[in-house]
Amino acid sequence: MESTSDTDDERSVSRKKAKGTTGKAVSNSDIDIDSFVTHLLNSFNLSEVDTLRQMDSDKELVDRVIMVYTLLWRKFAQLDDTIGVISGSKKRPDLRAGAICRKKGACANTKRRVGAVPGVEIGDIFFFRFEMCLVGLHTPTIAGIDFMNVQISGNEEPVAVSIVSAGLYEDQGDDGEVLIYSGQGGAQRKDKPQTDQELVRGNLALEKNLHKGIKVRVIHGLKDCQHTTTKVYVYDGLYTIQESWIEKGKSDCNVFKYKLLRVPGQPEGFKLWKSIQKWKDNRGAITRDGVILPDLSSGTEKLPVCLVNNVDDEKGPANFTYRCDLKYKTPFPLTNSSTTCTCSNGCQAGTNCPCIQKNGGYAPYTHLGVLLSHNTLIHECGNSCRCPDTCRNRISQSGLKIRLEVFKTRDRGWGLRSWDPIRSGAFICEYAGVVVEGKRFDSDDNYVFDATRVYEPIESVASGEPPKFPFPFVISAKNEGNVGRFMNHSCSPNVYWLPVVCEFQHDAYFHVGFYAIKHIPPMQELTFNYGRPRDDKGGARRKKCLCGSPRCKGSFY
DNA sequence: GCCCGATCACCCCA
DNA sequence: CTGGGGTGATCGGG
Repeated sequence: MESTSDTDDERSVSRKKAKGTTGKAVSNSDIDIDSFVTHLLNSFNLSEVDTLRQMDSDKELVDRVIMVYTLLWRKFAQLDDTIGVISGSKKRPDLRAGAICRKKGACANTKRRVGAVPGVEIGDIFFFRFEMCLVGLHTPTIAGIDFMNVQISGNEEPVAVSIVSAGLYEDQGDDGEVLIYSGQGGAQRKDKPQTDQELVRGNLALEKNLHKGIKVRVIHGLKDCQHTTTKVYVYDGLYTIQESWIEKGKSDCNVFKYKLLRVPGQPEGFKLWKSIQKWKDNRGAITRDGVILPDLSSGTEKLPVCLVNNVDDEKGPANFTYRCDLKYKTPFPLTNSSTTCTCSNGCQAGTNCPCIQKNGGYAPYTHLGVLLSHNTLIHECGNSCRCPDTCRNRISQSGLKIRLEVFKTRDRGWGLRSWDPIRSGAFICEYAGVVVEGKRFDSDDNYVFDATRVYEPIESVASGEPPKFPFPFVISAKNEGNVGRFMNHSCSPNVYWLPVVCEFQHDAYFHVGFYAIKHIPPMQELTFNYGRPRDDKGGARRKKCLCGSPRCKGSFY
């Protein structure tokens, strides 16, 4: 049974709930980038230069710049995915989003500088070169060496401020302390004959750093282990240049080599990634202290979920059984039977696939499972849909893609964090458990997810879509649940949730999907805002908030 | 001088 | 294996 009707808003429960956020036909008015950009900048306090900015810490400014960039990228990628021809786009959402951010002043640290960059911390990650440009970490969009001219004893001399080590030049000895870096130039392209590198530009600058003892920022570029098509950049702090020499490369041409040493006493950065790789190679347990279980899910999840405690003697969550799905006693009835698609190659944006139409004509995710949608409800394909399990519209239902671990925090019980870097917008996990009817709260309301709570995700504010919550259901994960139940509250969260609905026969099944608000480096705790019920102040359930954020509201429940 | 943006190479996947 | 999509350890123009 297939319906391509997209105008009948009375069709189903889910559609009524989603009215106003989905079901719009794609039209030219959706391509009003200017108003979208203006709204975005206003939402993130980036439209008025300097005055508003000074209210925030450097870290918050940098965060907001990346979030605006990400949301713009998402908008362009979504349009390209759907109606690239109509918008007359040249593709390259990364460059277009970056150009707009730069033009509109949604950037930070625009003056080049030697040493640390305010608001950028060691271990911070980036998924596009342009992101590092916008926050002033590394200015050129392609080149590996960033340098500036400075006055040194009366002379203007070039000095390198940062380098990107992307593993393209066969660097060795990269163990997190020592880095061998090759100079630039000499026709690295394979179509042209190689020539000698010259002591100019970046190469000359690095030579000056060596002689003057000036430190340089180092960024490691790596393959993203989940999505091998993309790269992750990790900021690893300051290095000194110990020595330089000339080697003979291919075609017997001169290549400059620089040996860099990481400045001691800095927080752990790239070295952590090496450790995590070892944990993966050794299946978790052996090389690491505090591991209680290599897999809390006992094989029910697609990826193991490590359980660790480096804080006290507690051996794990009590009275708890792992389940990776959401148990429904009674789903929500649809007034009409569900629509199902027949997309044998997976659902595509811009087609009349009914599942795409329910998402406003757009595909809600990229091929990599990164959120494209700005809506406050995601329609995923259901059990009767003919599309394969690998369909782009089955992201939240296809299980864990990220290596998560449950760990004991110092003061907030158990918590959740990731071994893998998480890109902004990426699906993280579902909130599994048992859908509870009747009473809103358990006697012990820990591990209850209340989807009736008023919730204003930063993304929906920024997109101009007013929050369309609540959805009337409550999930208890007190006795049965998945990793989602371990995520703690924060007033400055790095994760938010969206309702996800799947239709099957005459029913709608709502789920809660967790997505990254920003890029999240490995081992940083995952947190979301627990929200607040509309009409009550929490009473005895109110708890002191220990999130530590400068924006902390003091309590939550 | 330095800020910007287009090039086609290169990588991965279908 | 080949083509297409997507991004980049330039480089030259304004």
